[in-house]
Amino acid sequence: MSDTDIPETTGRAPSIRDVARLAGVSYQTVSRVINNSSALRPETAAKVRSAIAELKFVPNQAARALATSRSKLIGVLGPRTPTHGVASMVQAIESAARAAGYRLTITNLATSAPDDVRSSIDHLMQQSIEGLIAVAPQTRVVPILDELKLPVPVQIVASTGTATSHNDQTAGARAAVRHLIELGHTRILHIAGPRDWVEADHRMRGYLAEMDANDLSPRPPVLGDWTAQFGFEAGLELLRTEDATAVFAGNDHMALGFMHAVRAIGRSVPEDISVVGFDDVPESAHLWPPLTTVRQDFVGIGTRAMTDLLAALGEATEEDSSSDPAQLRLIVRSSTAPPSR
Amino acid sequence: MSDTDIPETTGRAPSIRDVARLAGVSYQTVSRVINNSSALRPETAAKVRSAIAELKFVPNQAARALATSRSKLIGVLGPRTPTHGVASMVQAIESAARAAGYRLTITNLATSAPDDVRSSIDHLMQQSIEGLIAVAPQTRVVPILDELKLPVPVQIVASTGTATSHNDQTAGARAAVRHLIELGHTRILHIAGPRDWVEADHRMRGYLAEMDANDLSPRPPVLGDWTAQFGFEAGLELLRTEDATAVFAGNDHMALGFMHAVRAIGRSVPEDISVVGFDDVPESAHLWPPLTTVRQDFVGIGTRAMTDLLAALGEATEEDSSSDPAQLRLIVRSSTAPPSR
DNA sequence: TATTCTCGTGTGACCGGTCACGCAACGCGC
DNA sequence: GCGCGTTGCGTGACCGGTCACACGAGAATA
Repeated sequence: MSDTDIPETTGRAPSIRDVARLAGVSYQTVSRVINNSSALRPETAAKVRSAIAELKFVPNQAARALATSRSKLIGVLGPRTPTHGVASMVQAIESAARAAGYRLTITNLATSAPDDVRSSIDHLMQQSIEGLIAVAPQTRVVPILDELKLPVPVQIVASTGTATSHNDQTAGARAAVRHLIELGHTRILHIAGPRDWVEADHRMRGYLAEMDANDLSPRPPVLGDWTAQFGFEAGLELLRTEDATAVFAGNDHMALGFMHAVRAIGRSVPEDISVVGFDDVPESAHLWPPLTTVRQDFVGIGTRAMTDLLAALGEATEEDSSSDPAQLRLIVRSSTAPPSR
Repeated sequence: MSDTDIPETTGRAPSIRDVARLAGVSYQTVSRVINNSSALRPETAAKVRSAIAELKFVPNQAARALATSRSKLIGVLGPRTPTHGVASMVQAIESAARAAGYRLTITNLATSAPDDVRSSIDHLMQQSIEGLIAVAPQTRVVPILDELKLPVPVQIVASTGTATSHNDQTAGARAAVRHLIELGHTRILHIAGPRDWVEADHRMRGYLAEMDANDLSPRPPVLGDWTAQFGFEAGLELLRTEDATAVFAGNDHMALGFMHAVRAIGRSVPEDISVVGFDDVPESAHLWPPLTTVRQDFVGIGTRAMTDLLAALGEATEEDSSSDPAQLRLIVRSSTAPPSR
């Protein structure tokens, strides 16, 4: 009795045939309407449309997917740690996907162990995704992806551009280091990201290459985990053992932790030591001191990845591929200054 | 010719009947194996399993969904801005969902305009989700969700617990303000989150209630947008016009921006003014000064939301609901001190 | 007026699973 | 020996769409 308050809870959801019956047409006609295909007489379409509205009919995607063997589903593989960059990119990917009529299914790596990666990809493939975007993946993910030879197009977004355009990542790192060198620093340390992250690797390469290009001897980079906590601890250690005037951190958070360490031992940034980060998270401009860093256009990168994937799926998107989101820009703020000694 | 390198690329994916044929059994038997249901003779099951492996057969979820009318899909509705908290919760939700055999589909609000909210929910419903989790939604989302009377269970996660347990959110804010009062502050400002966010509202209520309970007159809260940038600008303005000794910010990022403003005008935290944030993002411990804030267990909250949703779906999860993730904890660091005047 | 060509719409089969049965073979009690 | 319940597996229909094709009515053509 009390259940009758809600009207349409009668049995199952209305189907295309229910609509057809109400509109007095065949189910095929209804199908044509919901796909707004071929020439229908306007009044017929109107009849169907009003029947659809009356019944609150919603096409069943599973049935459609089954019949067409097109799932309109894109899988996203994310890292375990949801950083600002990853979250922004996923956001952008979602928007682009939805605009193109695709849905998104997401899964995150628990660890980067091969079995785990494979099981995550399986999880995605079982949903019969039509394309896969791996966001900021660990390096170990890439060979697994290759080896699997997935029957769908794959985009690997290593935080900047696709895997095929990651060179810019390195260039960004070089720009950061060059900035320090131009200020007069020679003893420059690098706190890198985790060993198995693609971007960490590229930034580290950038550091090494730029040092080398200027005949400076790089110190072996410290491998961190992207967190401020690590930056802090590594900072404490480095400041005790190393005699450097500048540090290039693999991301802003580690830079932030490092600056904390500098203060903790009674020294200051940039007077005693200069610090450069990477990413330009929105907070970096407001740190103390405001952080010199390398800006990435996360949204642009995410959108671009989706656009590329859609292209691989043969989906025509009127893209303004004019702007290349892979462009990184050095943002100079006050955490860097000429060395005092 | 060269195509024959890859063996099974022949036409479409293998179906249950292909497996049956190869294993010499009926398709129903294969179905039983992949659902490991009812009593099968072990050797029969083994035969089928090896056929499955040989064919690399993967059950078609669309077909299964169609036949069972169970999509095993959970929809997640996220805000436009991907904050640390939201990202963490979504991550946790995904893990819990996958563990329970559910998949996730995500969509983000472009704006909080009713039409936009409705269209996002439509987008989700069209995928015949079995449950919906709205993460950290704007207040306007809640009535729309109610009004829509969705035929699936809905969980609203307002950053702390479900909508029904948001009182703790207010309690957290009260604890933050009480801390300032106990230090001796009386002129305390509040930089709130956006007007239409559930959590912003609760934190503001907490501020007002605690001030009131201590016979202190609250200042009208400034409504921000959660960003450090806003905290900075609002800080510049407030420090010029107001004569306060402490500020309670609606989140850590705004607190961070505010501290920047304090320094920018040559004053310092906590000597001249104390600052409290909210969330305890991982960076907060490493800011200068380290930020006193209210810690939220984002992962716990996300997991809990999923557990509750699964319960509503009649899914038995052996949960240790003993720990209540909605517990907020004040973390006192050095951005707060007794007033100097 | 008969023929052909559209246009608009309907019919049957099918996508790949699941469900409700049906049925043979076997073990058991009497 | 018969009846009966299990166990183990197969058959047909169905979920809700789409596709290929058929078909009738009117317009265009002969």
